[in-house]
Amino acid sequence: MPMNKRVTIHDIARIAGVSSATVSRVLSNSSYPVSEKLRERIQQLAEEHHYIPNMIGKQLKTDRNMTIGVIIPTISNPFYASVMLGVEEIARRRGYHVLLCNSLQDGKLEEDYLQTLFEKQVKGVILSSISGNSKLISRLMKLGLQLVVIEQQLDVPDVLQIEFDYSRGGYMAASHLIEQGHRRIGYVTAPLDRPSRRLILQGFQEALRAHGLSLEDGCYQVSESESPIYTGTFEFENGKRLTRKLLELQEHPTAIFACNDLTAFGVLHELAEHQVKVPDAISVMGFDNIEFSQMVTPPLTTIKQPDYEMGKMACSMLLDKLSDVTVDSLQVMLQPKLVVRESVGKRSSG
Amino acid sequence: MPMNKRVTIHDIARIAGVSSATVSRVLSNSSYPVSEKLRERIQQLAEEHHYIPNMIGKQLKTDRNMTIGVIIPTISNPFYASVMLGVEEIARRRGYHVLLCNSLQDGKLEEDYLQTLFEKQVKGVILSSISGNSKLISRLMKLGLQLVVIEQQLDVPDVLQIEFDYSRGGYMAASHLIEQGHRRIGYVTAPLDRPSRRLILQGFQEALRAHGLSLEDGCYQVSESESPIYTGTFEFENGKRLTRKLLELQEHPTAIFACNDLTAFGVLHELAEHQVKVPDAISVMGFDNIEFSQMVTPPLTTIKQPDYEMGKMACSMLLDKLSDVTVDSLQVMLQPKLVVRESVGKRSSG
DNA sequence: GTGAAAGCGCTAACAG
DNA sequence: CTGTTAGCGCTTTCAC
Repeated sequence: MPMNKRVTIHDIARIAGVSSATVSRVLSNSSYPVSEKLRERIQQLAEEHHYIPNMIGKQLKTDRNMTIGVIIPTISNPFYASVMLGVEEIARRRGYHVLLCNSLQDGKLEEDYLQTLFEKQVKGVILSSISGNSKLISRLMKLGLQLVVIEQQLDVPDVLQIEFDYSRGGYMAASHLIEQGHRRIGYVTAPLDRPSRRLILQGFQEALRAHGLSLEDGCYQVSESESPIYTGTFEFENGKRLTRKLLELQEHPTAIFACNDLTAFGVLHELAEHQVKVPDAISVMGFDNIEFSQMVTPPLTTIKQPDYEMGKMACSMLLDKLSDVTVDSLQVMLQPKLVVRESVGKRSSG
Repeated sequence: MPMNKRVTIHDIARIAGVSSATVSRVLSNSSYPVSEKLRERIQQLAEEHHYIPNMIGKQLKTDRNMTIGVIIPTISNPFYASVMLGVEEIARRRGYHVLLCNSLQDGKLEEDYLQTLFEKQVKGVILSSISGNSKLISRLMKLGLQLVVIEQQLDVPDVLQIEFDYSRGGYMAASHLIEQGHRRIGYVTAPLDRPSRRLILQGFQEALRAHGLSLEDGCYQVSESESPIYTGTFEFENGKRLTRKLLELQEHPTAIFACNDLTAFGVLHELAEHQVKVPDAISVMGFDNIEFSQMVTPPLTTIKQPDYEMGKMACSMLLDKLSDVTVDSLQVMLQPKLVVRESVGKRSSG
């Protein structure tokens, strides 16, 4: 395998009979003055010899790094896939690359990634935290790391946050179900180990209370396994399992709300297996509005969390901060939206 | 914002009263001999002062880079999300990071990424090519870049390939449908711009021919838009649109095969909208076996393409090659598997 | 306008 | 065993 030698600015300099400083100035688009004809000649030579800049050299010198990191639970969750797509869109436009790290809900892994990213001189990270180790985070931030957190709050000064009004989302979901005449409502959720999950439940219950209702006995179902090993189908299986429990109840709920769409798919699936018609017999509602929620039958009524936009926003804020653009505020709060499709039906009488 | 200075091996050296060479030797786990007590003292000091190695410095010196790149059409396709997860799993275990690049089916973007990855001194890339610009690729490979290609072949020496027997997969799909008594079969596909798509069709037709059948008039439906702008729902919408055409036929097919699961979801969805029962009236079959194919109703019968394993394999081969482990063969061919679920039914009489 | 030289953080001959 | 030195590819003062 004949491996060609890479050409550096010194090679170009030698060939052109100038100093490498000059070559650097033209090839790095420096604003420093270089005579027009020299500039052209160097550019020409660079082209001819297929000069490819070595960013490592540049980085070491300038201490600027054009890659950011993203740490999320798992890319196999379409919600995060969408966030990631938004992040990359902005990153690409601004000349950045993005390192993807799946923490698999493992706090240890998350910290390892944070550390190794920093070792690679990554200056900005977008994080959907699970461990929230604020000692490590604070230390790294003191050393210049910029952090934007999505999906939860982190009690560390200077972190940027893209927040989402989960509690309002939960409130909206319950309100919609109540409006459609439902009184006995089932609630199915993954473990409440993330603030977002707790907030949704909170908002949901608030809406019930406002209408003189509450989650009746057995209607609230939470996954028993505290820290699920993160397989791709955990949420789905969880939805199925908890729905089974709901169906064992003496009196079924007339509607079931799931903490996210993936879980709602499990609900839908289990109901279909039991020949329960949706929405005729039981209505189902999800949360997130991932792309697939429009693809299932019946199409899922859900609460939209703007995943793609969150990704774009997170990345914009991060890159602004990294380029010392003044960011107006450290927090942004995004709002939920009700997406009505066909999985929720009207219930005439209680 | 008080930004602490980062501590380098020289700082540690000064504090310990030794040379930075010695510090480097212990902190980089060099096999070079250093007396035990000196070693311990340096390690202690490094810990106390929160020494964090600067990989950029190391990289520049050693010309070894612990990050690889992955270029795929879009992470919003769960198939690629799964591949990515497999890649990262292996990468992480071996101390690598992975840069994710979504080419969005855009050949220009793909080349840009290849180039900029190389500028960042990335030595290995996993590629699901669309453009297949072999000039660029050859040039980069001559400069030492290692490439593993999935989902298609690339006519460039030394590229590693993870292949999949698409044509056999197509053959298996058709065979299954025929076995279940179907004779008039609809075929729905995205544009045949990728070899994989052409191979599936080829295998499918071969099986039909082997049974004295063929795709009848109007039963073969391919997306008109040659190069779809890659939105996340393209495949789904495509499945819907083409199914509508199939339903306009004088005589419906009794089964519909889709080139991938996403498209099959569109088929399922459109049929449901038209009150066509699956599989009673029409059977549906997909390709890929993405996780969601088990979540739709009815659960989708499909051909499994081992996405996660492909990712792991691709990454293993790549890292082996990068560490000069001798790779036994440049190609690996993976085999399809039939996954029977509930979307295909028996048809008693033709 | 252009060049010489120092140095980013690290490793690896080479000397001792 | 430990230290001195050079240099990876690049940018950036500082001279001229």
